[in-house]
Amino acid sequence: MTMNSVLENIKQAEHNCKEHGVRLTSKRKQVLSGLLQADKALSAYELVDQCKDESGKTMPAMSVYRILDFLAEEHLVHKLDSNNKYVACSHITCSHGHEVTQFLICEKCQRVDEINIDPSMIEQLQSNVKDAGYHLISPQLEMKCLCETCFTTFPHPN
Amino acid sequence: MTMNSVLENIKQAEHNCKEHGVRLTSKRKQVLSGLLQADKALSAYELVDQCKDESGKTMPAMSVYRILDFLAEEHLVHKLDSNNKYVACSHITCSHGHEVTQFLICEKCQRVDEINIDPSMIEQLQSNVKDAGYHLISPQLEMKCLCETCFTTFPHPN
DNA sequence: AATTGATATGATATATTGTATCATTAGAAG
DNA sequence: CTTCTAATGATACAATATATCATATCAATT
Repeated sequence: MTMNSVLENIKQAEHNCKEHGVRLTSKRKQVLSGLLQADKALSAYELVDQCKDESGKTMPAMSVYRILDFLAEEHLVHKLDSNNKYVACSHITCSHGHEVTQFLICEKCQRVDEINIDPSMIEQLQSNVKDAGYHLISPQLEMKCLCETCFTTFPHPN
Repeated sequence: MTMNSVLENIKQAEHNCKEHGVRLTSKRKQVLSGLLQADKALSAYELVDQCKDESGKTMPAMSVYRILDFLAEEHLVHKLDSNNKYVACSHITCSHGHEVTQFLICEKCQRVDEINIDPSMIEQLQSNVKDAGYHLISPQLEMKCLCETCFTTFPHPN
């Protein structure tokens, strides 16, 4: 992501936080900015390294985890369970609801696309859940993929 | 799951393995049986404990991980990324393909239901992936839920 | 500006999950 | 029975994550 886009995202994030009565501190900006620049999913410890590289100062892992939790609550980043990594929300600058989200995750390069799901499909998924006697609490679909580049570059199964 | 059902599953698993030219050893049976009896998702280390409780002998964590990998390759267990736990496949005794599988996971009690997805929905998911320029390599949908019991028993968000 | 209370961050320890590697044992095949 | 391979054990360690207590920062009020 270009530096301009990063700044635009940060600005919007700041605005969103203000609206929610919470603060986007400089450390939080630093972590979010790191994720936005990376343009892929990073682990908490990769973010520790990146913060060190960018600022020269060591950010404790504990702080990174706390900040990631905060950013996730603000819907500014998402945690991907598939690979225990974190990715910036790709809808910060567009006004967006937070319905069921579908992530396409490249297993090789950690590139992530966050795509929309057809509302009728969401309904069907929801009704499957309900029919089975469950209550959905975190609707996040993660699909383990290869992106086009990695698919053509690397040998792959089948 | 009743002891009878467990045994029936083990028997079928043994048969499947034989067909694939691999061995369902006694340790592997022990781990699979542990998962079948538990009737919920367990972590690798919970399985270590359970094996200790059942047999008195300590099974090294390393062995449990290897065995879980083996069982997963044989489609006898599934790894749930959502919570880093493992669950017995609920379709061992029915002849089953391994298309897209949908798991409903109770975040409180780790109960898991493995339900079928409508083929048309699978197609649509697949085509979403393809349209975004990705290649699906592991189609497993995990939905974080509360089961009916936990939903009514515990206070819940919203 | 100083006080205070709440929020955020640092520091440290430790828990949890998972892998690498080399040694040993058990099974199957001749 | 030997021999080869697959499976398991033992040990060390890496990677991910949380608990807890101390300190610093911010912001509202005096």
